[in-house]
Amino acid sequence: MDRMKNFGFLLKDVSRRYSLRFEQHARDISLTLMQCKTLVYLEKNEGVSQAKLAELTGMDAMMMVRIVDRMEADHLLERRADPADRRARQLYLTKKAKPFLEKIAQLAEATRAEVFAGISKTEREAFMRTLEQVHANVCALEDQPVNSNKTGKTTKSSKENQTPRPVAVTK
Amino acid sequence: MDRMKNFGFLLKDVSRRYSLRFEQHARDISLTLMQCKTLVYLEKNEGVSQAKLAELTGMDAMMMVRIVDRMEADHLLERRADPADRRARQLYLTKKAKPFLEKIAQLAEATRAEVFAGISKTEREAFMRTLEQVHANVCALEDQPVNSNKTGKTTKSSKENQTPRPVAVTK
DNA sequence: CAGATATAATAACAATTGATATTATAGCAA
DNA sequence: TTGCTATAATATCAATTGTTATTATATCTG
Repeated sequence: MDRMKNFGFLLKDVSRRYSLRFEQHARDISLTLMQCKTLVYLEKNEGVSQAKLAELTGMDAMMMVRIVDRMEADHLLERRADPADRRARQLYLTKKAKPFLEKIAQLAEATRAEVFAGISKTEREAFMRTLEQVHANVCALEDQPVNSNKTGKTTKSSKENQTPRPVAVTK
Repeated sequence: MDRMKNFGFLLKDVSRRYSLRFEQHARDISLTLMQCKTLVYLEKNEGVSQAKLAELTGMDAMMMVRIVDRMEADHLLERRADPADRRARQLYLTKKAKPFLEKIAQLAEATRAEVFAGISKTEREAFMRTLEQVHANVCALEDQPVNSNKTGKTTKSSKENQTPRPVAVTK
């Protein structure tokens, strides 16, 4: 059970290395992982707004602006005015983007193959199921308050604890 | 098998949210995840150099400098001269740090409990085993060249591919 | 031993990412 | 309609993280 202690570390490290490896594969296509993701999601949702695409891909609006800026400059997609909402822009793939999509699928597949080498289909399935469950759990915690002190121990003991310094609370 | 396509996304998102959740728990201790990790590893390795501790925790040297700077200022650890190597500094926990360690263990445990809610011990074990294996795989790939083109398809087709722009190759 | 190369810590700088403010427009509600 | 609040996109600024260079010292090799 002590094995669990590496959970956070392993997760992060695998994630980092996996992205790195993908981008290594994607070198000859000169796209980052996020750009690839953007293309992939856009293919199945042409005409969406940037906000919507950001949501789909799990990025924030600002990040999407930056990515779309770059990819529009590279002629991989284009912004068009939304006739129904003058604030919004509809996103569309360009012809140039199409061949990239196939390539991306291959790269993703190849990377996953490397990463799951020696792991049976059954194990992979089980792993993914648990990962999905964990994901659901951690999403559910999103804005749930922390209920500490199950042990009943008083932890914020006052004198000992003159709060070192405020910590950047992300988001 | 299509489920696998979410692997990268899920991994990253879980990792992000898990860290966030941990830090949410760690709010009343005002430490970041990395600071906590530093304390935990330092406890079991008092007297190590910064370089060594960086390696143990999976951070880079520069990151460790920053963290140690901050934590030394907060009197959670101290740097002492290494009598055997005048370049190096030996790291030690302060008395102030001790109570934090217990708290950290609790917080980590609590966070993992939340995250693995509803997942049996057997499943957790299996999950962790696969994760370890995946980690080993992805580490092994580290500096291995990409051998694309298993399919034999020519992908770098020349004219179509006027390399959009160089991409920042991380590391 | 002398010089070459490597390492520990850190500084200085660059790139990435995240948070906040701004502008235009939409949609609702009195 | 008139205002109030929300939303889309984006600019701006701040924090974080990554990269390269620097200094001192260690270690190796001829």
